[in-house]
Amino acid sequence: MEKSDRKSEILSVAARLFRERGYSAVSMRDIAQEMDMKAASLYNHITSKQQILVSIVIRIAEEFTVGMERISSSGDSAIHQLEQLIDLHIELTLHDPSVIACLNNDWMHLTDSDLKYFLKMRDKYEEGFKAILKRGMTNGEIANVNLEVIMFALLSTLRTFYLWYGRKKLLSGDELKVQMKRVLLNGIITST
Amino acid sequence: MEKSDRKSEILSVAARLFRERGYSAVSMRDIAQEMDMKAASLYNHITSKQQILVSIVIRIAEEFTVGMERISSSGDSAIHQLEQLIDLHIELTLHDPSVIACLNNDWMHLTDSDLKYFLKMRDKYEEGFKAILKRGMTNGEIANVNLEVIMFALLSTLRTFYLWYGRKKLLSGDELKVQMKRVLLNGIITST
DNA sequence: TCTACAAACTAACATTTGTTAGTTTGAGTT
DNA sequence: AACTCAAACTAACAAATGTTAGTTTGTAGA
Repeated sequence: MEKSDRKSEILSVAARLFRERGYSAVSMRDIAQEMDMKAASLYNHITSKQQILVSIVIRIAEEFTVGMERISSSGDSAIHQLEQLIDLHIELTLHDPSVIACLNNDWMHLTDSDLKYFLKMRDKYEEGFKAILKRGMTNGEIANVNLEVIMFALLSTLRTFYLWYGRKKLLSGDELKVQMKRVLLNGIITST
Repeated sequence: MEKSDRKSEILSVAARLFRERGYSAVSMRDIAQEMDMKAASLYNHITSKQQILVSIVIRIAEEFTVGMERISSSGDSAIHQLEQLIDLHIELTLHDPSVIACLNNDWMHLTDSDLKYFLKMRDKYEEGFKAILKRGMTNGEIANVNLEVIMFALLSTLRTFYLWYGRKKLLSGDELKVQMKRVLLNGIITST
């Protein structure tokens, strides 16, 4: 669903299968079959199964990293920055849910320097998130609840959104963003 | 971490490894090594790798099913029922995080009737959840936002709590419950 | 028509996988 | 001392795995 060259097709098919069964449960022969070819032929386009995973996971992780840098360096209010982060997650999820699933579930199969690089990015992302929350708390925009708990609640929802998108097709992308912000930021209990 | 017989030990070790690497990436030899025995010896206690997974996943799924039945058949207010559900998730997670991880990540490797049974329970759980939310909305306890979005936000957070518990040991179990309810139900933005 | 080359193929490889069969061990009971 | 039995073992299996080597095919440019 990207460039039409063969390598991108493989990455796309692989991501779909990884999402359904997990990285370890998908064989090169599975991927090949789905592309109507033999497993050995895949190696004309990619160098290893491991590299398929790296291409998928690192690429999307970098997109989140770039997004966080852009948003947190803007001068906007903390709440508005959170809203932009919600948009970022929703947009990337709608664009390719399978890739987000790999990011969530298969990063653990990265090895050595790739794993290290990924974890560095993840840490940085969460640090950026916490910095925004902290600023919002000190200037009174955000309620004074445990910071880790707030971040955990927000990120859990945003990261596993791929599991839910598609169950209610009723909502358009934009409508989803609106509802999500309402639930995540304003809460659930009726404000009387 | 349950009964001290050998079979329970195997289930416990397996759950831990499944959590770290995923069901497919863990071999019988891995499990055996962790128990200081040979793979073949495991079969004195269990009948197959698949059955290990079934034992872990179905057991905990049934615990959630029972919990939902208990809570939703009480006459409490919708908000109070939601609070009890939050407690249920936190308690089961603290009791054995690895088992919760398997429930979340490895259910897809169940087969045939086990998978069917699991999906039936999951559906029923979510129906129970929605019924509570709907009641809370019609009697004004809960804000009138898209019902699926609310459930998704709550369940995402509760289900992936196992990923976060342990990063902030500062909070006790009870303190965690309080903070979680505050964030999930009252929201994040300062109520002025 | 000849050449070049990407992209498919067949065949094979060494490992790893879940599992079975048959055997040994060792502690408790008769 | 003989017996029982759970629980470990060794050895082996067929199947599946990721990957490589070498070969064929089809198309585009000279």
